[in-house]
Amino acid sequence: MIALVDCNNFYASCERVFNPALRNRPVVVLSNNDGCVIARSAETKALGIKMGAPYFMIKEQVKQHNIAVFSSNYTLYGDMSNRVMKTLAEFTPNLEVYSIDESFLDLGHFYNKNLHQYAQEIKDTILSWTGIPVGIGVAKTKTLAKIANRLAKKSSKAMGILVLQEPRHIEVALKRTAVEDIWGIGRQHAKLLKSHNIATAYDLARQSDAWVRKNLTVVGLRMVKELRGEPCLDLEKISPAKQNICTSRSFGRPVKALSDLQEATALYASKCAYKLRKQGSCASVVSVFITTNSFADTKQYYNSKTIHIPTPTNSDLHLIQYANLALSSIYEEGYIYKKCGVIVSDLAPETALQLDLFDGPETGKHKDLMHTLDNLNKRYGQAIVKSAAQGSNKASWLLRKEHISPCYTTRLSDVITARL
DNA sequence: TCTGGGGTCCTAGGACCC
DNA sequence: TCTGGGGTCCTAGGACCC
Repeated sequence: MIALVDCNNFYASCERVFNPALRNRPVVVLSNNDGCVIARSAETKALGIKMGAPYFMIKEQVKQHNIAVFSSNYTLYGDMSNRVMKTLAEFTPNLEVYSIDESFLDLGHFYNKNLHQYAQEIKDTILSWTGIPVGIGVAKTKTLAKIANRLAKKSSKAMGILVLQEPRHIEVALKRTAVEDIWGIGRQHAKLLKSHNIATAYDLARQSDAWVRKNLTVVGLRMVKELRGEPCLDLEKISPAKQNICTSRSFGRPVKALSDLQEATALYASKCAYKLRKQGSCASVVSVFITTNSFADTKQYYNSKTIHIPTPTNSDLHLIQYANLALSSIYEEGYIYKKCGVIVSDLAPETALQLDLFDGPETGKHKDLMHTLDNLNKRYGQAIVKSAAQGSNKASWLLRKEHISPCYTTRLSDVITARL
């Protein structure tokens, strides 16, 4: 049996843990740049505020209902996530951390009747050790565990825990799950299924393999088999290295000048380099994209450029250099830019590098330099040492974060950086 | 004034090989 | 009258996830 443990309203719950005055107050957490709603407490949901709603369009309700508003604070949420996952790991070593607020746990060796009780123990422990409320769904496959988890949260009787084991219980659960609420069915497939009069998970599970394969590809077929109780998706205990890494942001204000874009590109390139070093990879391809604001009624422009790097690298300095080369080939004057980003791909382990015959001696030195830089930044706070190309911490194009909470759980230097 | 930021996998079609 | 049969690799685009 597999359990899916999912934190309730995760970001909103994190803000609440350290601020008891928020207990019964509606809370929202905003996306980067304070753009739109990405987490809501139960009270906020009850007020009818939708996921993804632009902040500027709900300001009236915020005032009216005294909603507590927070900019996203990923340092805090990341740390709280680690605490939750570490607590879960006490219950079984066989777990897959699926996202910042979800884990699959292998409960294979537990006896049937104790499953509900065991799930209750997990739920209580997470709450008392971390302050985060969770919901737990237990079933034979990941897809069914997802369904159980969703119903556990919806039903007041379930109190956040649902074990799907008896065939008749599974049948009821499938009949109560609309196709668009199945894990793996998005907007397009939901539309297609409905046009064929397939409305619930129960209906879908009864379609023929051939029909599912043809209309939903092999991915859909695996999912349908899981609905029928046949496990097709393994627990991924070790997360595989990423194949692409992207760092992109919207700007805090409209940007016209090449020099601002250069600073932003350098900053994102260095973030990509850091992420590469963290997973022990080097990249041999770097892409840069820039775009205007598609919501604005102004001249639109989007372009991207991909550059192949002669020797795979994870050095800030190399990536900044190539990223800016790419940027200068696509920059056009006269547009108002909203966002840019850097993507590195064609990743390989840094231990298996193919060196370029014509590399100078400085290539090896980059490794030591970056190692030192990472150590300094770890010790004294983010980006205490960096390439001058990245500009200042006070650049006017940086993200807006007007409602940021303190980083309650992490170092002082992070608090300073977050405020900057 | 104001609308996020990351990822993965699959398929179809074209270019190329023998 | 008639124009083979098999592969691989790459890319763009579309679907999905949190």
